[in-house]
Amino acid sequence: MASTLTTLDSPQDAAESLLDAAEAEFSENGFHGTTTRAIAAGAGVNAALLHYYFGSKEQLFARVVERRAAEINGRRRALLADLEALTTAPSLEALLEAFLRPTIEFGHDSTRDGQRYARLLVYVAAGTDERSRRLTAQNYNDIAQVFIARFVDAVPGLAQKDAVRGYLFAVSIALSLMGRTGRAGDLSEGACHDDDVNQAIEEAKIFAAAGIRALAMRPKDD
Amino acid sequence: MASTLTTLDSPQDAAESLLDAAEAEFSENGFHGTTTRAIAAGAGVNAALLHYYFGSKEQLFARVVERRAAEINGRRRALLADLEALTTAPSLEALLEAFLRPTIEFGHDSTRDGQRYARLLVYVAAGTDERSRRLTAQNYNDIAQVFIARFVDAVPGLAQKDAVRGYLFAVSIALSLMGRTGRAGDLSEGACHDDDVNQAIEEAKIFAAAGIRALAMRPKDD
DNA sequence: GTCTATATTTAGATAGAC
DNA sequence: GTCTATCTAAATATAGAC
Repeated sequence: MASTLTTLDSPQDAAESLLDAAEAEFSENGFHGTTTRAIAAGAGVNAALLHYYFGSKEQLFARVVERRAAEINGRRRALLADLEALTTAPSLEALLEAFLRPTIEFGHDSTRDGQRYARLLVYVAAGTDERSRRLTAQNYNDIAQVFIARFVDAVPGLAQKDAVRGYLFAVSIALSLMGRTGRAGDLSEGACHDDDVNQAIEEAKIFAAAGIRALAMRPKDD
Repeated sequence: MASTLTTLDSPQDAAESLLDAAEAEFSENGFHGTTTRAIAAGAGVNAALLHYYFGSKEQLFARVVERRAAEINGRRRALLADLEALTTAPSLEALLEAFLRPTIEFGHDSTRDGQRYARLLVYVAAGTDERSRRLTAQNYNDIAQVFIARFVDAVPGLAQKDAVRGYLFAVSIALSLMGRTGRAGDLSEGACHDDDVNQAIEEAKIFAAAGIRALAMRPKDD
């Protein structure tokens, strides 16, 4: 975002190496469980450079989250724009696809270390500490409002508050798939695996769509 | 579990005070973000007693989780026994009620500091680090298998692997309600609040039941 | 069982040479 | 921009008096 690659032979500069290493370390052990020395070692750069480039561990953490959130939400907006270019209004399933695919796919992309960020995202989005809540709000509230509004448009009778609840439930489902903890495999003795991206997205989409529609049909008494 | 209260005038002994204080601290800042000194200070006991009673911070953490898991799963089993005492087979909704109510209600119980443990449970159950996965498996795999089997019995056409997936989705939904981060309020400008237990359980139940049924009805191709 | 005192390690951050 | 060296603080854990 700030640093543009101007040199042709850029051997990935120190700042970017630190961001990558920080992502890997933070995703494994969280904020407090990660040391700045481990990050520097992982990046293969001197430990003092971390503070030179990012000021503090805290600011580095924020930058790691921002970098990927911008990427994921950019893809979400692009998929949404594709949908709205069509003549027919998008279905709830199509909206969920546009919302879920970038994150879940990201978490299953082995080549680009997306899985590391996926775990970090779980840490941040599921975390209840002040830092997690702040970063989640800063990086994901705008996109949340976009999709919540689309849910209301797509589902007859869906109240705003039910759309919010449904959105948050959909997020939590996506997070459970992104963690890749292997628990599904344990509980099913191997029958369930976390490897197939398209199947994971499909299951999340089916589950969330049915859940949101059920919230819309629920008798209201308040 | 281990310590039974035999004295009438027990002013809550040091070990139990440490467990309570540890629960509060760990739930706010996680494992690495919590210091043993803060726990001892919160408990109002000498810091050396933590190691005297529990050996290490690690073992204390495990004890905190075990204590509440035993309590929550005990209530789940009791509710399940009530259901199975009836002549008719329990519905999916009734099973979800028995599963969800103890946790969600626990998280909304202000008098018993359940909210603190609720956040710790979110931390452990959503966490992807090795310790979180181990403690989740140790404390929740048995109860998971019980409910997964009941889901299969209650929903015609529900495959084992879909029951596992549905169970994990239901857990993630419950966790999103237990965190009480206030995000629902932010996104709905106050229209959504986390305060009403029964409404929260109802919404989770409606959403999860519809989602699980939808998984059962999905056309299979694998 | 409870305390004081402390050993030992390691953390985040910085100063200043180059 | 990158390095070495180090400051300062705080962490977990323990030894040993009482």
